[in-house]
Amino acid sequence: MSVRGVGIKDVAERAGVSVTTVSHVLNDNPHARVAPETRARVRDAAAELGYGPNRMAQALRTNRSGLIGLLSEEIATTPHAGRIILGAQEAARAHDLTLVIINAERGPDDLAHAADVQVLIERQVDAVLYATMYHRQVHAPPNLDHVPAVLIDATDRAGRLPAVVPDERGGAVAAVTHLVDAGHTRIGFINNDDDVPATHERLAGFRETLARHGIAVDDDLVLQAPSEVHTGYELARTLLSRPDRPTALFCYNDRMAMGAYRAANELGLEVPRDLSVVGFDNQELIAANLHPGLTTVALPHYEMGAWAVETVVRLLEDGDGTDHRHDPVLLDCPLIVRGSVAAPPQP
Amino acid sequence: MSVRGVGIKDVAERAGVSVTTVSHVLNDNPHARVAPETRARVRDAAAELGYGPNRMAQALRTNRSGLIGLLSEEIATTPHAGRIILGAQEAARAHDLTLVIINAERGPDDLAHAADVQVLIERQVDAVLYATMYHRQVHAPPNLDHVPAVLIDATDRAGRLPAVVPDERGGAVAAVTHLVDAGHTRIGFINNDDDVPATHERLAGFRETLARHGIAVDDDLVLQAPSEVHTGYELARTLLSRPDRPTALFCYNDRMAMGAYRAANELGLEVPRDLSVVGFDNQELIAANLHPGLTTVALPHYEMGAWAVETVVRLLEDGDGTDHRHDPVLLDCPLIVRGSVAAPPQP
DNA sequence: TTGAAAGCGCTAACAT
DNA sequence: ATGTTAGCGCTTTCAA
Repeated sequence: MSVRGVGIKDVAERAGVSVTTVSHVLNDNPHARVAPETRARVRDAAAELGYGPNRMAQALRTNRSGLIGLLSEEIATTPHAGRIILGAQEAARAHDLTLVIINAERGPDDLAHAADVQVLIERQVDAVLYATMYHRQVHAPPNLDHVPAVLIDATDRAGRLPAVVPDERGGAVAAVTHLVDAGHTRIGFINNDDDVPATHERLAGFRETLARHGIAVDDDLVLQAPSEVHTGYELARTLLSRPDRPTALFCYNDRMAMGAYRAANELGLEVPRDLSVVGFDNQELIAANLHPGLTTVALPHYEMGAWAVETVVRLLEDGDGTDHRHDPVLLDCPLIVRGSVAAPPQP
Repeated sequence: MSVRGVGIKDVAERAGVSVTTVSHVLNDNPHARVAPETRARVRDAAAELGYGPNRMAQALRTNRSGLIGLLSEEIATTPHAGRIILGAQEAARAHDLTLVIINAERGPDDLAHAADVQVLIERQVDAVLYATMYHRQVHAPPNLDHVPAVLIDATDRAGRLPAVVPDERGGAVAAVTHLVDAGHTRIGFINNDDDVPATHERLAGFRETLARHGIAVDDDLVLQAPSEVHTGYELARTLLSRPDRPTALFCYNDRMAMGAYRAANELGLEVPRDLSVVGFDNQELIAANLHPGLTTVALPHYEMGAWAVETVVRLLEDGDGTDHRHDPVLLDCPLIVRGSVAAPPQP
């Protein structure tokens, strides 16, 4: 029996047909011709009984559980995972799929996640989504080969799995263009120093934009350090203490921007009157609550989650479920304008 | 077949026994006496084959899906949901249960969630966890009566469902006691003005603690407004502009505390030298990144998530799955000491 | 246009 | 101590 004890048999009985017929009409089976009138009778009976199929029985029979596994690192540490989950959940629901979630400790070794993948596989998930905490390259667990899978916010070093990541460079271009459009020509970049895609791509976007506008890149204005609030503070102090200080700062993330705010404040510089700042990440808690609100670049976490389930749905529908060698898909990082950018101060 | 096509039959064949025996030993069925030697043979065969049971088949047969549904409001808006999910997920995993998540829009009407609950029920979840975005009283959807259910961060107005909520009052007591212990006697309270449990309970904890230490409550020092950064700023300015300004501020949440920091800064007051501040919520992004770090009270989201699954597990094991009329369980809100509290300045 | 029946992989009476 | 077997609720040939 399914919900509240009503099964397909009850519907059949009530409609005066066989379970076969009920199954056919409720699943819109294209192979079966059922008289419109019978069809209606079945539908009514099902509705009256509040019938819903037992998904476990369906799954057993069809070998499709309707479950999508989402393996996410460090679900609770950042709000990012929440947005991925939300995007995936809503897309899943639209396809009558259910999301099952499992948290993976971020260990020294990507392979450690193989056990987590296994748990999902044993649960008979139809596909697995593998989401990392921040954009990076991974060695996908080998057992991901046995099931349709897509990477979220990560690319597979071996290039076997479909993957979706943020367009870091495009986001940086948007940020810096915004600054240039406001009239800035001396723009500092407070970058991360990890060897991750975001570090390199955002720097590339920074350089590219300046070059495109004929602005020479002053390498003294590009500093890097681990991306924390206090390093953002320190780097900003360094930059802003220069006689030829930049009039704008592009920060690797909102946390570093938060540090930059404090540095400016201590130096008697008011944002955005004396200094323009743009961040990256759009962490609402920081960006919206800083004073003035921080103009920043949003990471497309929701969209990546949604894209991932759309992709596995496609994989599941056509093809054998295994997709062969894609380039990672880049999703837009839109600029979120708040109040931290203005024209540079008159000298 | 289950994982990679190996089924119980294969194990039976390989071990030279019947499927019954395999089932018995793999499930440690207490009713069945199996020779230790046979037992070992079965275990080995299963291991060699990499056998794992098909959970769908098991579910169909036992009428237990091993799925726990978590219905969470606004998964992505706060980091809180993430911690609930994590707590629930880890507890679930410890019991070999899987968490399926669905996001519920927060509508005008709690009853709107009935449809979401229905989705979960149709998925044959063994129980549902219903988590709200912030501590409040709800009208639980009526279909929650048809399945073991527990409320997280919410209490049922009708009192039918087990519920777990933070000990708001205890948290406030811890916060204010910390301030009093540091030597403060003029303590301001910047409160929320919503009619929610946290507002009332934290105020009660504030009053209770002062009373316990023989400190008269100056009602002029208790202000309320919607709990936002800018109202925190405004209320703090008001309080700190008084000639007999408080030497410490207890803030309804970290966001308001963030506003208080700015007010202090503008007034030339240094935290904690001139002003001590304690917040509530322990939103890492804010509390850990403010300068100095904000001493605050943590909400037990992880613990509530874990408690909820432990509770449904108990409900599922003994009893018919329906539990009758409990008082909500209160979970501890521990004080997180950072750097925003010191002794009051010498006059 | 509809129905009978086999069987998905597993558990649990009931036999032996 | 171990095996036989009847389903769990559903989909899907195949037959009528």
